[in-house]
Amino acid sequence: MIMNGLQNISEIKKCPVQYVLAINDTLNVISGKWKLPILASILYGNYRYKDIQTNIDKITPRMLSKELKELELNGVITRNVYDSTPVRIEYKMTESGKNILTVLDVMVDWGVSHRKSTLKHSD
Amino acid sequence: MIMNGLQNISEIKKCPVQYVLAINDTLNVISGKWKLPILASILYGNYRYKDIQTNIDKITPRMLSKELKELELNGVITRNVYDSTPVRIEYKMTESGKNILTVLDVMVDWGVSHRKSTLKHSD
DNA sequence: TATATTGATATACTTTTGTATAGTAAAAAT
DNA sequence: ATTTTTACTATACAAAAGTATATCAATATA
Repeated sequence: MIMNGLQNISEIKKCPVQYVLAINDTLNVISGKWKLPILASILYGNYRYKDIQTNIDKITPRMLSKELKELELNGVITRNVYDSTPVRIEYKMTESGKNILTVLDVMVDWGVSHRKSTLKHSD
Repeated sequence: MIMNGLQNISEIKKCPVQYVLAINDTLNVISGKWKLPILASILYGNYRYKDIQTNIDKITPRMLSKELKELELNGVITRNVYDSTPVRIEYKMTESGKNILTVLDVMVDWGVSHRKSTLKHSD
């Protein structure tokens, strides 16, 4: 028996390295304690450092700086320095960053239906 | 100016607590170093502890046990004890677990298009 | 009877991630 | 002139996540 238990290998076999890299890219952008709150805050209209900090509340400046840098490095947000007086610095979503919402949408869908299917009313 | 910079608040305002919980559930299932490799391995047809361990190779038994327990607790896989001699133990995806593929699909999509848009040929 | 295999657990350690708290420079407001 | 605001950085520490290595009980195989 050469197929040892597998009914239809064609559906799961095709998973090139690029897909794994792509998934890891996506995970890097959204995992960690503060990434989603920060992205949500910016999407909500809080563009300035202080605004985001005030909006999220429990975040320390160290974490906020660290995460903003990483998000910028990953091409999800931009850091714009406006040379008005005083200097204004605004963080905004890139086009690609905005598209992460499509990922969050299906994550909500799966999460909700999974909660229903397991009927866990705890936590 | 009462809308302070926001063009269309209706699109982003609606984000109930349940959505946040749902996203966190989903993240818990797929984040961490070994979750996806383990799920992929089981989906690929490796149901037994040893099979998964051999398939993933660099994983330690401690991590494999820990993650399998967590995945079971989260309702993504089941642990089935078959009382043949010797005892066989098989880990399999739940129906809900199989559906996580829809999430991975859009994560691949976003990751690929994001890579294109930022043109990072490094790492 | 001795060795190998399966499905793990135990203990100690390192690395990564996040927290707590203080401080800073430049400009604005009082 | 002093205080406040903005946008951070620095240092030390705690907690979570992951690694390394050894061990184990039950059965199977040589």
